[in-house]
Amino acid sequence: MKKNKKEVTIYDLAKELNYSPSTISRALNNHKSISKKTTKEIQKVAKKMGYRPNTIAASLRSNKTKTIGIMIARINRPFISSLISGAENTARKAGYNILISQSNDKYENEVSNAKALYDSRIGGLIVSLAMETKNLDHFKLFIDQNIPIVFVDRVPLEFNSYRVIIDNYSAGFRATQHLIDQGCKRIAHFAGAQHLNIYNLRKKGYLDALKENGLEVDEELIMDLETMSFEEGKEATDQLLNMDNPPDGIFSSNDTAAVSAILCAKEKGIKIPEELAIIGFNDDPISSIVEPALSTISHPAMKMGEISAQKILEHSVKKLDSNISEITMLDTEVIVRNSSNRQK
Amino acid sequence: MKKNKKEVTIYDLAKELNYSPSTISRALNNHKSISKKTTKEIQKVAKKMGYRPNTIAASLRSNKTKTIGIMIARINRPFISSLISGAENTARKAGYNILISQSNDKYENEVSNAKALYDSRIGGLIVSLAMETKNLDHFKLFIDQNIPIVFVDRVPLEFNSYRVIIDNYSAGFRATQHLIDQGCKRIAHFAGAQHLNIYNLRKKGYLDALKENGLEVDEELIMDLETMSFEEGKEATDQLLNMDNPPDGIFSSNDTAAVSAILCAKEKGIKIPEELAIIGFNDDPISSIVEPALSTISHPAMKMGEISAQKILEHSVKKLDSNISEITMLDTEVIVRNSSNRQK
DNA sequence: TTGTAGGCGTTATCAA
DNA sequence: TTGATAACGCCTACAA
Repeated sequence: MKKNKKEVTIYDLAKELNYSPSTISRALNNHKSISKKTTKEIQKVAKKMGYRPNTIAASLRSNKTKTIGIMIARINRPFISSLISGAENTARKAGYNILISQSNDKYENEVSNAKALYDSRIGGLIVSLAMETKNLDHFKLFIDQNIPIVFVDRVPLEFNSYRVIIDNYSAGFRATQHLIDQGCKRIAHFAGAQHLNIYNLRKKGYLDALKENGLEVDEELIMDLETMSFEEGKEATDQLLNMDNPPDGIFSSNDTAAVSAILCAKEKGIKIPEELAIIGFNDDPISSIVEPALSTISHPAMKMGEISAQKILEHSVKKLDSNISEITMLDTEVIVRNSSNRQK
Repeated sequence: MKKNKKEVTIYDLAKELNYSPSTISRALNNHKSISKKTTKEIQKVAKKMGYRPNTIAASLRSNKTKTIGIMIARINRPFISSLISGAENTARKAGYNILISQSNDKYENEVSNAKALYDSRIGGLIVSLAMETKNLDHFKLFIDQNIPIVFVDRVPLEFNSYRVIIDNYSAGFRATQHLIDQGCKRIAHFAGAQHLNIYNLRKKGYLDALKENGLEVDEELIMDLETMSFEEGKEATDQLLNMDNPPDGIFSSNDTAAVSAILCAKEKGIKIPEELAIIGFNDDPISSIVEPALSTISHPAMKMGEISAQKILEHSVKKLDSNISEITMLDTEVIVRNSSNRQK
């Protein structure tokens, strides 16, 4: 096997330049105690000799890394990949790396991923919880070491940490109100797993909007979908449309199931939005492509990622205590498209 | 500020158990020279005392990390996020972490990201090149240190490394052949940036399919789209359909532009697939939602990620020389949907 | 099977 | 402004 080219260290630079390693180190870090001239000279030679800092060694010394860990359920979802993209851009600008891990919505994976990220001595953690997660003990390790945690989107109810969320209650309320404004009287709801408060709050918003408008809540119209998948959306729609008194509107907690509802209803010859108005949640790319285009709630996914990373960067700079509790709530927007627009 | 809880080291375990640190180290790594009994005892106490290995220290010592770096243009694209997802799952199972970086298709970012990942002493690198990248010098650093590089999808023509790709030529040929089989005589092509061989080869396949079937190549039907965006797709379609002798088929090098073409043609009252048959590339989620559903070429994105990670893991185990050249070519599939199916 | 000792590359402290 | 030294936690060659 070929022998690796020996890497240049500050010792090599010290020998070359007749300075001590400490002077080299300081110059490379732009320490103010070193003269401008010396600093310049050292940096020039460092570049010429192809010196690359060993961040591992620096991390060992300082016991922290310029790395942010991200734990999410799955990367290949439009909302999540945009969120990561935002976080990466922000972190990168500040010289931070991004370490990612997927739980695939399994609690067990989340726990072991947390350990793996902890062992990598990340400087901060961004988390969107796995569907299964109810216990949060695996995050205590980080708190003990004063490593900031930012929960985003799927956040726990109680845990001292940063939280970056949208107002799911309000979004659910406004989505439902929108359908009511279009004349819907019997509005169904595709509700996700209720132990996740993103879904729980959307449902609460739905219920309150009905009540506030004097509409009856019919439990039969509330469909509990475990994973909010395309298939579950189809099943639920089938069931709803086979009722003696079918709904005239559906508020789905995600776009996947909502699109599925559109396709299913169309197949049955039901007119959208005249007979059935539909609104989803997330503003995934498919929502503007399906026909009729799906009304939905738009999330600022990329921005949520940026803010999450920003929180960690600030925390590190200010050396704050990780036992903090701060909530950042972002605005959502009701996007009205043809699946619910009866005013045309 | 709260003081961090002191972390448990192998020295603490050594003191607690009256063993030397080396014995502790060996036991934790399941070294065979330590007796089963001792190993078990040490691991039990380590767990009880909340010991977490410091991978930073281990990395400094061994001069390598269990981390795979990934460089891509943007995370929030269906193909890319699936590729990363596959790589992450495979890496995680082997105890490796994934570090990601986006170039946003800028050469400059790719260069600085390469340095950042190098400085993190990654154990291997997975790269899909930025649109702008033509020079590859920034990857030499890795070769010098015998760090394996796997280029995936957008790969360079010449560079000793692993390459994981699909047969773009064949896919382009078959997509075009499919349109010809449907009776198309004048087939347009949405060609991406030609210095990227994924696009270059798709175009070659298109050209050869035409020739092999005795169809004339009309340069006017070959649209050069810089970024293959939705907007560019619309413009190109507009232009094509305004011709005196418009095409009766379009092979687009991606789904985004193809979907755009469908929407644009429909708006003009053109019947798809009867008057205009369309096939895309990638099998993005939108392709099965648009109406009529888009025929396309499916990529095994997740699998490409898995294989890429696998290559790096194997390379590390076998301690191979990074100055290697190995190409893995994966199958693609022509997915026929209504946008091109005239046989119904 | 277990222990001793040195070093991975950097940086903070103290001294000059 | 610069230099000497120790320490971060782990691993491994060598010794016992």
